Amino acid sequence: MTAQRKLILRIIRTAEEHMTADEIYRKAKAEMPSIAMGTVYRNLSLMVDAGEILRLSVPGKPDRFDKGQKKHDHLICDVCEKMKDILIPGLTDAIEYQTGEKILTYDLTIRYICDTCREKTNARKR
Amino acid sequence: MTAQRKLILRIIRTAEEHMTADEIYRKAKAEMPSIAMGTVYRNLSLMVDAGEILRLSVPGKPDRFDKGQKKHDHLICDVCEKMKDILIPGLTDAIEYQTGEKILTYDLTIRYICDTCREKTNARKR
DNA sequence: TCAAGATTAGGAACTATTCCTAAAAGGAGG
DNA sequence: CCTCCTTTTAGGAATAGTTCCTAATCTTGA
Repeated sequence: MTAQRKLILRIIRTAEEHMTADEIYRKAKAEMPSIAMGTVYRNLSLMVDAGEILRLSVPGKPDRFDKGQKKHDHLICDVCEKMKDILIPGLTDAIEYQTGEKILTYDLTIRYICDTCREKTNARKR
Repeated sequence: MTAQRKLILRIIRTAEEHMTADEIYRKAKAEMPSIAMGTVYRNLSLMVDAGEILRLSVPGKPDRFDKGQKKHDHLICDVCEKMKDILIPGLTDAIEYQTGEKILTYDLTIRYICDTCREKTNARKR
C-alpha cells in the first residue's frame, strides 16, 4: 500500500464529516505537497470498490466519502445541506416484499429541515 | 409560454421513457433547428421547479426527466441500467416514524437485476 | 405602436471527474 | 543490497454535463 493511499485513508478515517474529493485532496496536499488530484480520485474509487469506504452521491453536488463500512441512509437538511446518518432497519425486506423483486441494494436520501435551521427560520418569521 | 417551452413539454409528455436533456434537445432540434441547449436546460429546470415535471438523478449519469407529477421510486437494473417506476405506499410515514422527523421528501433508488438480464446471465453461465 | 421585461441562440465558462503518459516507486527473488 | 517487472504516481489534458453571459429577438400590455 502506497504512502498516498495510506494518507488518504487516514484523512477519511479521522474526518468528523463526510468529505468531498477536493477537501481530501487539499488536506492531503498539506501533508504531502506532491500529491495529485488524480491520485486522490483513483484511490477513492479503488477503496470504494474494495468496500473499505462508502461513496455518498448527492445530485448536483460532488460526491462525499464516508469511513463507514456499515450501510446507512441519509437525512439532508434543505437549508444548510448538512448530512446526518440514519438507520432504517428492515427496509430491504419491506422493499422486496412490496416489489416482489430480489434487490441488490438501495439508496435512500431524505430531505428535511434540521432543528438548527428550523429554529433560525422561525425566529426570522416572527 | 414560449414555443420552445411548449415543444420541450410535449416531447417529455409523449416520451415512452425518461429522457436525458441531450435526448430532449436532439428531438427538439429536429422540429425546431434553431433551439439551443441552454434553452432546453433552462426550461427543464423551470418546469421542475414549477412541479410540472420530475427530475431523476442517477449518480454518475446525466439527469433524466419524467412527465409524471406523482411521486414514485425507481428500480434500476445493474446490468442494462434500465429504469422502472414503482410505488412504495406509506414509506413517508414509515420514515417519519423511524426518524422522528417531519420530512419534506425522499429519494429512493433501488438496484436490482431485471428479468431479462437475469435470464441472459443464467443462460451464459451454463 | 412602443417601451419594458422576459426569453432566446450561441458559445464561453465551469465543475467534477476521468484519462493519458513518462517517470518514479514498490517489491519479490536472488 | 541490486534488478527486473509491475504498479502507482504527478501533472496536465480531456471529457461530460450543465450553467452562465450577452446581444438580439420576442412578448405583452398600456
